[in-house]
Amino acid sequence: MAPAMETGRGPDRATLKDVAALAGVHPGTASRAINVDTRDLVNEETARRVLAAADELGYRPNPIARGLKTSRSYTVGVLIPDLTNPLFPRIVRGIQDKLEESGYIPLIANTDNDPARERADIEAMRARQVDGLITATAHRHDDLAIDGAGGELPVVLVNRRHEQGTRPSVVADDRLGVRLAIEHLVALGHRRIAHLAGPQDLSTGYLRLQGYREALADAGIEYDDELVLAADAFVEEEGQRLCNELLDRGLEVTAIFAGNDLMALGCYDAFVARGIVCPDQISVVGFNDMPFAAWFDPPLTTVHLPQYEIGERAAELLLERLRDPAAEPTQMLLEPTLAVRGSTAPPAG
Amino acid sequence: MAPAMETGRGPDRATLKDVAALAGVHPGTASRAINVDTRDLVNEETARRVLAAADELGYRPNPIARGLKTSRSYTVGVLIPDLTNPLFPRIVRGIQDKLEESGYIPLIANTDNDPARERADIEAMRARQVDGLITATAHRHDDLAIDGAGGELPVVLVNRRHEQGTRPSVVADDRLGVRLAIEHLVALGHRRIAHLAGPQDLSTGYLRLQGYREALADAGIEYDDELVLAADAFVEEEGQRLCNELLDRGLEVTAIFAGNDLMALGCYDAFVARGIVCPDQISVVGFNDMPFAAWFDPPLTTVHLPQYEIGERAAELLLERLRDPAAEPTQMLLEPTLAVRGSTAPPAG
DNA sequence: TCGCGGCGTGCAAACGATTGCGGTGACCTC
DNA sequence: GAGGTCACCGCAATCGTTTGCACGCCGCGA
Repeated sequence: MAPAMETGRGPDRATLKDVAALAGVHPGTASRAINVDTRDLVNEETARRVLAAADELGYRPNPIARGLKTSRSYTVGVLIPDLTNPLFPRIVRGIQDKLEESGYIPLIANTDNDPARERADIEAMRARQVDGLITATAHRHDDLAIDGAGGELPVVLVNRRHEQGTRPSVVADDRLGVRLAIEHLVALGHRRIAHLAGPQDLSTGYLRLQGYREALADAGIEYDDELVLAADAFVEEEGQRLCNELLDRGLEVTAIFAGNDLMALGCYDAFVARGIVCPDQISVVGFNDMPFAAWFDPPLTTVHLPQYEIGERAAELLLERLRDPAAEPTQMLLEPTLAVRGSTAPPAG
Repeated sequence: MAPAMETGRGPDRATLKDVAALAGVHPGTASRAINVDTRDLVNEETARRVLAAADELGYRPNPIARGLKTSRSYTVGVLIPDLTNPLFPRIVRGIQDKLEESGYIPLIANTDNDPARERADIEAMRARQVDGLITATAHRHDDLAIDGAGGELPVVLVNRRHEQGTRPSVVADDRLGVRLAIEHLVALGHRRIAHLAGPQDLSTGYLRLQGYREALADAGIEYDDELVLAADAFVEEEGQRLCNELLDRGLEVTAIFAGNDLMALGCYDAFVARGIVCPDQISVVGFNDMPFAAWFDPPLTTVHLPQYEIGERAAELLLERLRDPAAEPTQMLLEPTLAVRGSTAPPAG
């Protein structure tokens, strides 16, 4: 009978026991020597020997085993609405890179803004013992999963602030971003500025509309309800639909501030269909500065968000939280800038 | 002294032992009852009791503990060069969605096409006991990590075929894609078609150049070495650099076939700087059909790849492999199409 | 009546690490 | 020289599951 059942896979990985044997110490000691924050419990010389042995064997601790004991997985869940939305890859990249520095790795799930999916994703993540959660799902009224199912998990919010302020978060300053956009248009001479707002149940959609009203007021322009339409989703189709609706009203409008870049693109579509030339006849400003916005026709003037940095900061906040769960929940506000390109110009006439 | 050291987190999750106790059986038995493919080892009635108990306690197996023993994690590693490259989000999305159907979850890492990072990523993934790997890193000579460090891990290749054919893979038919592009240009009347090729050590860069030569030959056009330049990377800057270099040669060129969309965008930049109008004076075709290519200035004619489907298929292949590691390695070839837009027109004159 | 073949279960050893506790020396002090 | 301190390290339990093995029991055939 053959030995059979080679359970392990691959060229048997060195285990702590192997290292210990090679170094001539007990596995427990080896463990202490290898783990930096217990290293000073062992003799310096011994530690050196263990480290050398580990190095020689190419030892890599097994996070699974470690996790079983410590109930840590060195894994964090990242919830985003949709990876193919151009806003997210950079944020995610920022998260990944920062986590990686500390030996963590993200588990990424797309919720499609569907609460059911979101719940399922969170469940799958908890099952995998994620140590924390970063969520970029932007519902404004989040009685749903997150804080609840997140349970005792450290959570950091991205792209949306926790209204009670009890969770750490990192968001771009939407109000400021809007202000920059509006001020730019006003400086160009625009007074009739429409706003195609995002969904009002998403915090970004909501805040930008608020910002729009404020900025208008500060510029001494009266708010006109007729000039504001709210979308069902942050997508091109909605931008196009709303833009058409707006133009159909036959109002005098010289500029449009779109809820995000995708919606701005929808405006472009509407213009093309109607033979309207942007920016000659009408100006458009977007939001997010999605990749390649500079190559659009015309190049899109838009509010630039430090997306990568947003991701990095979020990861940092979470790591901090993991180290000290009792830390004060930091609310981080990142500053947007305005990328002025070809879709804005002084009003015609 | 207080009890101290509440090691577990949250409302102590029910463990197998709890379930067993409630059902009045041994943990081992409970394990068998709960795992579907050992369920028939235990009495039907007992199994029912165990399941009921598990249900009542809201028991969820701990994948970490399970993984420690079985060295399976229901997790697969996904290696891509860079998530912010617009080619990848859709592929990844396809992978995620398909994996999710089977209870798997992906671990995503960006290698930046850096072998060292790649190795580290693979190491991190193996450490986390991923059950398999999907890799979209496109090196042509892959004596590196993948198959090696992949060791005994099932691997499926995306976006690149294994030259020895010993690994399953799913790729778009690059040759066909190129053919479509060239035929389109030829049909428009172009004969002097340059190619700004991608890096020749990446399989996509290499294959597209091959396809270019073939398609040219089939169209009865002589291959001219002067019209071909190879990039160091698939990025705008390289496209721009090469395009400038090409134009500086002062050759008669009426169309450019770019290695991918990003490089095509680089051409746009070069044109703008030189006051060249596309497509009036020169036509450009890209490759990949990246998101929003239709909104570029001019809208980019490009080879469309079924990106989401590529991801799905890759996931399927891997799942298949996980079920039956001995299965024949399927090599899947997906058909591209040509998206004709505004960057191509008959040659001037 | 005895033996035997299953079935169903319990037992306990893994998996690879972490960690409280206790023990052994070396060194110091009185 | 006895006793105490302290640094260092080994021991073994533990985390939650899986799984080979053995055992008890029941029924059946001889």
